[in-house]
Formats: sequence, structure tokens, C-alpha cells
Amino acid sequence: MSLRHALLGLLAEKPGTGYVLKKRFEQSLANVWSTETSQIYPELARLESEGLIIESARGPRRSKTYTVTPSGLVEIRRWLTEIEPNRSSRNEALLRVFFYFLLDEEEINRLIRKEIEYHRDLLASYEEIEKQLRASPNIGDQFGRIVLEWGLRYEPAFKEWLEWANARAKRAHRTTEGAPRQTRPVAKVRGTKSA
Amino acid sequence: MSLRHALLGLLAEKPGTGYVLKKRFEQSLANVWSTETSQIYPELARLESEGLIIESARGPRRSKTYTVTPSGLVEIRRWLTEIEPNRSSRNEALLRVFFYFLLDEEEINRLIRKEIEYHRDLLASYEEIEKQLRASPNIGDQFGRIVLEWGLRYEPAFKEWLEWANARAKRAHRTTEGAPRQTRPVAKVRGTKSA
DNA sequence: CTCGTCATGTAAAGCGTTACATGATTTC
DNA sequence: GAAATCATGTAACGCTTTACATGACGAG
Repeated sequence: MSLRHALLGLLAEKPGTGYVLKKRFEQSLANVWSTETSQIYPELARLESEGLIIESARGPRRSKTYTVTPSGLVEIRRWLTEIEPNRSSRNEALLRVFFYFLLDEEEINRLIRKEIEYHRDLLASYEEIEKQLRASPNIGDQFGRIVLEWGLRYEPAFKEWLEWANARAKRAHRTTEGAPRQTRPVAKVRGTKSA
Repeated sequence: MSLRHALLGLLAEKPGTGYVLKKRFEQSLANVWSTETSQIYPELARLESEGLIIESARGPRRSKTYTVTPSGLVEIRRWLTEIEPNRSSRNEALLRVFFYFLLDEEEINRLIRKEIEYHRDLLASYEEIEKQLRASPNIGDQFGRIVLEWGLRYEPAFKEWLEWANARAKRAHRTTEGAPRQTRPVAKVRGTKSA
């Protein structure tokens, strides 16, 4: 249940409405966590009913500003310090590379170049954010800056790996040429489909 | 729907039963994708009913070996080359760091050290796999090796960042000392809770 | 004959995404 | 007064995880 703690954390930083929380997800947490409004509003209602946040203000368009309560603060600290983080990760890009043996050299090259472009742009956007942070150093963005730093280190490393992978994929294809993994019969059909 | 294509890809590499597919997920794809048997078996049944795989053999304990069909091969190639990869990522470790402003220096230090240990062990396991691959170079593991290489590059980079983050967190705490973000009243309560 | 592992599945609950619905306020 | 944006929510569907159930085979 990371979403509820993400909401608690954001509200601990600064109270806000569901709408602004969504914006904050998109701006500061885009590459770390994401969610939809359809998940935010019910979760805020649940957090309120559990007393972890309170509706502290009503604004113009029947907007509700929520503020974290003392027990909400206790809860997020408990989560941070006592709950083992879920470290399982999924990376569809890597999963795909795993199956590149099914493609020819040219297609692999095209796909990897596309990835490189994507990550080049992502790095550029991180650098832009970093520039802005440097221009107006907001006390309080310290840990956001630390997370951003990871993006600034990750992207160049990933790009280098993609380039390495592209070169290596060519070599892999050359060495397996004429000996494809798929062409020999792999299993004798012993049973028959019965449904 | 990455799971179905992961299954197709694994079966394209080598036919197998649901049980061995689960093992292969754990061995080769652990850090890339994961799934449970409760997801594998229904998905295999669906893939078979769609003609993308066939039950090619029956073994001892009523085990069913599946093999990818020509249309299954077409499908996974289509997925690889024509479907835009889902690049959205979630990283709970980074999400947590974002909220470290709620903790004191000592706790942050403890948490970061724990992460460093975890990733140290993960890197060691990757290095072990790499050693084994080098010892018995299996043609066909080429792209698995390429994916592994990312792990061998990622882990040291992440560790360095964790160390940097730890040092920087200390600095961040010192500069915000006596000016915590949470202590001033953040919102006037204008409305009242009505449910 | 017992234990471990191989092997396949179902059920239920939780989490996440997509689609849809509605209305209020500000800006031009 | 029209359009953009602010703002909150529901419904349905799909994916993922946890828990449970069952049984076959092989080793000792």
C-alpha cells in the first residue's frame, strides 16, 4: 500500500486537495510513482475516515484541502522506518531485450536507437528541473533533489548500456548465424489436445 | 499485457510446463519481471485457446508441455516491434527517500545503510551468475547476458548514489535545523467534517 | 510408506487503469 | 457567454498477490 503513504507524505509536506496532489505526483514523482484521480479520491476518503488526515479547509469549487493529523504523521514514520520496502521491480524494456533473439539485427538496432532517444529526452528534462532548482533553491526540496540526482545518474548509465547492448547484439547475431535456437524440433508431441 | 508475451517469449526460447516457466521467471527474470503460478496457468490456457501455443506433450505428473505455434511467434514479434513499450516505472525505494525529511539524521543513515547492504548482496549474486555464464558459455544466453550486464552496471551506480544521498541528507538536515517544514500552522480550518 | 518436490489449478481480495459523469470558477 | 481549467467522484475492467486445495511421483 504505497499509494496511501505517498499521499500521507505529500500532505505532510504541505496540505492540499486531491487535485493538487495529482499535480504533485506528475511534477515531482512522475518517474518514481504514479496514480490516477480515480484512486486518489477514494483513498483520501479512507485516510480521513481512519483519522490519518482531516479535511482542514473548503475552497472555491467545493474543493477540500486535507491536512495530515498527528496519527497520520506517526503512521508515515512507522511505514518509513518499520516496514520493509517492496524492492520487486519490473522493467518492460529489459524484459523485451531478453527476447530480442527473436528479431534480426536491423530491427534490434532500430528498437535500441528508439530507446536511446527516449532516455536522451528524459535526461534533458531532469537537467531542466535541476537548473530550475539551482536557480531558486527552495529549502525543503532537499530530498526531492536527492531523488532527482538518481535520475541524473541513471539516464547516462542506461544510455551507455543501450549502446553497449546494441554493439553486443550485433556480435551475438553474428556468432549465432546459421545456428538459430529455434529451428531444431524441441519436443516430441506425445499427447493430444483433448478440449 | 506483458505477462502473456513473457510466457510466449520463454516458450519461444524453449518449450516447457507452467511449473518450469515459473522457475525460469525466478532464475532468469527475477529482477526484470515476476509472476505467480496462479497467473501462469490461466494465461497458458488462454494462450492455447487462442492458438498461440499448443500442448505439445504430456509428462509424468499430468504435466503439460507447451510449445509456441507459428502464430504465437508472429504475435511476440509483433509485440516486440510494433507495440510501444510501457516505460512507466515505480520505485518504492526512491519514493521513500522523497519523504525522508520526516525522519531524523540517524534513522536516515540506518535506512540507507540497509539499502546499501541489500544492493551489495544483489550485485554479488549477479557477479556469481556472470561467472557461471563465463564458465559455460551457452550460446543462446546472449541476450540474457546483455540484460545481466545492466544489473552489473546498475548496482554499483545505485550504491554510489546511496552513499552520496547519505552524505547529502546530513547536510540537508543541518541546513534545515531549527526551521522544520512541519511546525507552522499550514491551513486554517474553515469547514467542518459533516459525515 | 513417508517426505520432498513436482505439478496444476481455483478463489478472493487488493491494486491500478480507463472511461465516464458532473459541475464550479475563471479568463478572454 | 464560451472555453479552459479546476475539482470531485463512480463504474468497470484487468492485472497482481495471497491463500488455499489437490494430487502424482521419486527417493530413501
